[in-house]
Amino acid sequence: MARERKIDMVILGLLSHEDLTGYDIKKRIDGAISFFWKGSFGNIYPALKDMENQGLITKSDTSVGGREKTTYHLTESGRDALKEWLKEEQVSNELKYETLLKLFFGGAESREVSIHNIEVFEKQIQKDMKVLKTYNENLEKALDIEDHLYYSLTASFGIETYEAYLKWCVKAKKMLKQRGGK
Amino acid sequence: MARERKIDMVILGLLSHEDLTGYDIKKRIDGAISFFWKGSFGNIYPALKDMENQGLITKSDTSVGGREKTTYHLTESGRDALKEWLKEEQVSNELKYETLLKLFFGGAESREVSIHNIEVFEKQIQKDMKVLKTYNENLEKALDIEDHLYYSLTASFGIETYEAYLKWCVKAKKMLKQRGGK
DNA sequence: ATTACAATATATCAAAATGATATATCGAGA
DNA sequence: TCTCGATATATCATTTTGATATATTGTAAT
Repeated sequence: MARERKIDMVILGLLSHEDLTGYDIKKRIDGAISFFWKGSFGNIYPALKDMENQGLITKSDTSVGGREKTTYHLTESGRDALKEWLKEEQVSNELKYETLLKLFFGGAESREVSIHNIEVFEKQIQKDMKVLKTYNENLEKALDIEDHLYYSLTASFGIETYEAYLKWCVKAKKMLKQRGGK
Repeated sequence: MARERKIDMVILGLLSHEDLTGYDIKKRIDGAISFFWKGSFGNIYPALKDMENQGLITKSDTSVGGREKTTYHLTESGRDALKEWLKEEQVSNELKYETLLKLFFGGAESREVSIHNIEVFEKQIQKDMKVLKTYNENLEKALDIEDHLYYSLTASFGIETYEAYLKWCVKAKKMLKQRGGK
């Protein structure tokens, strides 16, 4: 993937909320935004190093006993870069659904296999849905906080698409069960 | 991305339908499955080479004039690998929605910026929706062909999630427009 | 009390994916 | 004839992924 590193924007965005270590950044990614984005230490740490050299963020080291950690802070220049990105017209949205890939090629196996795969997907979504709903209910208790509105809108996107997924699962299973498949 | 190369399964799947060149494979990926998967020459060609060495596919070169092409064909062993993958329990489904990322960090800019970003997304989805619907309508004309059922179910997934996206767009814009944002 | 385990924290690596570019031929239309 | 878009393969730097290595700290169990 050439051109523009997306993890940079995730980091700038998270640092616009609060100062964080690389480890914290990973936790944040795995938390609230995990259902539509992900990151790994393998790209977080190099990105932090680069962005510090570019002056988008500053670091401050602390050591408590033998344990060291580096906390990063957004600079004015970093905040400008974040705003620029927010205003950029072009976006890349992409889905990589292995479940759909398997279904598309489902003809190579019996219908039972495809039905089973849909059921596996359905269960996973039901689980994820619960988590998202709980998260969103907490946000909605304090929607007067400006940032909560943004978090909640993002969560709603997840909840509503998950609902569509679940409806589709029921329909798809039904289609595969009727009319004598091989 | 270590461990298991996903492009292999896309290629095996496509070759289970018909013999194809690397260029054809790219076209197929950019066609029917583009809304939930993608690939590039940069991973297709190396994968074809590897899989030929592994005996999962065989190649046959043809040259018409100065123009050469290599057509790939699925072997029995390749078909077995495809079936194995279809029956594997674990799947990785992932979304990378930059639109949502921007919305999540929308608080760093004015609400107008977020509203505009949602509108850009909305227009793109409306466009994609049209294409998918036309594609699916053609498939539904001959659902008695076993493979068409699988293609159509995949397309339905897209159409139904797009519908959910569009509904969400309306709601999200409304939320951002009311209650005095900065 | 000590032992084991989970969480914190950073770093690095091979493998894979991305997106761009280079090269060359062929066919259709201007 | 000339240009342009489609066909066809290949390669490259950059980025992402997922795994692993290393070490410390806090906590729960025996």
